[in-house]
Amino acid sequence: MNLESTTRESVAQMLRARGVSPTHQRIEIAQVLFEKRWHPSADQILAAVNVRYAETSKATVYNTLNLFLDKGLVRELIVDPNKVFYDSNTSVHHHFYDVSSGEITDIPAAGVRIDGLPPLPAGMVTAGIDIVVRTRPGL
Amino acid sequence: MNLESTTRESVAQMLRARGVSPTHQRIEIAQVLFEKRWHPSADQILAAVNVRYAETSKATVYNTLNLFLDKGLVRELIVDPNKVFYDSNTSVHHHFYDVSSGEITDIPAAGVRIDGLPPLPAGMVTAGIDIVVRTRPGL
DNA sequence: GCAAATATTAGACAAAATCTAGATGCTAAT
DNA sequence: ATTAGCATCTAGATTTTGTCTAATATTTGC
Repeated sequence: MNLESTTRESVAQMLRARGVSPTHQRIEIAQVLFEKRWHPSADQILAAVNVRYAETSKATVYNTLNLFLDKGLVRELIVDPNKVFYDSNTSVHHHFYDVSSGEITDIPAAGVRIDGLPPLPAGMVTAGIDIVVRTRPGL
Repeated sequence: MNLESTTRESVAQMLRARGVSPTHQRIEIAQVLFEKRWHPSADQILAAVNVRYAETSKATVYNTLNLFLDKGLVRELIVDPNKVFYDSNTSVHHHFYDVSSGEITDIPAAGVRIDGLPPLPAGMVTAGIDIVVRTRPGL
């Protein structure tokens, strides 16, 4: 996604382009998601949105994230047993996951190739391939 | 792991070999894990162990799974946002995950090759590489 | 502007996993 | 056999993540 120009207006347009009515709360959440490259969990987003005033509820954050997910604006990252992280970078890429600190780093898909996967089970279609390289601090 | 010979005795020996005292409950849980190739969640294991009599508590199942994890007897499978699945196949392999049904299928590592991964972040060591091929029923 | 449709909210609820403190069981030495 | 010491097990409370509900507020189309 475009990381420059995360003004309210440009974000609102991005939402409209995907058929999402740009309400105040949705714009706030989208700005938090897109303003920098990070992989926040739902409660990090909730906290970030309410830094100045408490103006967005937990329910809205979850509703909005699921809506964005549905519209392809963000991607779910299942790497931690406890919580889901959200990735505003929707282009194909993979991740390093530091097991000890919980830090997530992107691996650009360019150049990464997977060979030798067996055919899909009958009647199935690929919904996505995730590679997670789990790391820990070295010896 | 060896899928034949999951008698109480052989399982007890396997536990002892990893420095785990083979208690009644641990043997039951290990048998459930190893007797067939599946990817149960903690509560499926709890249910399976207590089919005949309720004799093992939730706390023990979680304690035991974390102990087995620590001793390298099972592997955690992080593919579902809601729960952790346990994989008694500890050899290197990957997974198909059917998003609609939740079904997990092994992909043997033999023949699968990943090329072009960038170097690890400084001071980091690989703890594991997971490939999850998410699938859904075809069009 | 106004009504209908959509979105937001606080707080209750649900499910997974962990924690706690007491009970139980196992081992070994007497 | 008895008992001390320790590891293990347990029920139930707690924590955390996420969803649901029913009432209120906002947006949108006209």
